[in-house]
Amino acid sequence: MSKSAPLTLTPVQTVACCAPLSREPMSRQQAEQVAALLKALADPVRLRLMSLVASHEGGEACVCDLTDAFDLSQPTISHHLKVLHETGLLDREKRGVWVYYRARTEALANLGALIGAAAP
Amino acid sequence: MSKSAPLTLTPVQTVACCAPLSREPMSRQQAEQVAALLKALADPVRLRLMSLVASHEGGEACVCDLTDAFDLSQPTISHHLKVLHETGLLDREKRGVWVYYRARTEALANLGALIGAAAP
DNA sequence: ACATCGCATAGACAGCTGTCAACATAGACA
DNA sequence: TGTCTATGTTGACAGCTGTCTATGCGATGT
Repeated sequence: MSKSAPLTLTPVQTVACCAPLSREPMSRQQAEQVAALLKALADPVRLRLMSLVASHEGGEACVCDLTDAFDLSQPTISHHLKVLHETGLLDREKRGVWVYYRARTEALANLGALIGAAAP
Repeated sequence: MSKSAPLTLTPVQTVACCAPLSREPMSRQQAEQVAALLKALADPVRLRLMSLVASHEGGEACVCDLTDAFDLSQPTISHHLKVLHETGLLDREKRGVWVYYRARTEALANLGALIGAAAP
């Protein structure tokens, strides 16, 4: 509740423990954090990227597995992955030549609960 | 699974019965529909509007209840409500002079489940 | 009839966003 | 060393988006 929160928190962390959307009016700050998360997810390419990574065996996928699924240039895919990573929805790990992305399922679970949980 | 789905379906309806994001890779069409929904929700003002309406007593609120909560012009609020209504997240009903909006909680529940449900 | 109120629409405009081509980087291998 | 492969970065640009002012339109009240 400080006047200006430190920017070291990713949107994902801020959403971790919020009352569901339908229970009480969201604060402005909370709305901005959640909106940032949703904005990262609100793109067809990024949604499919998240889905591809999350449903991939082992829960992770390297970029080479992903680019083939789209008719887009590699830099564009890289850009979208960066967006998802910066918001905290994807984890990055470089192993040898390849970079592996892993979905943060708790983040998705928290976000889903915040949106979908019914009012008591 | 038809080649081109009829456009009479709102995004909300299309999302009603989808496998969760983490279970299997989303199709392009599904991704576009879900992204449209998320895009409608991925704005701080619209998020707060949804939250205000959903958590309001009776599950509905008239526009006059909403405009006061923002430092925005009335047309801007009207615009955001229209976006939420057109995607199927809000229902509209005119009663006398006032217009009441009601949150479609099943739509929110479906969307939340699609995002947050863990892989089996 | 006239003014007022509640809400929507139209048009304009700055700022953001998705995409690409070109380039950069870093490791593997010959 | 040089080259190839996998990925990220930069800069540019068209298209979208959130906001405003001005206006419209129906219902209510005087």
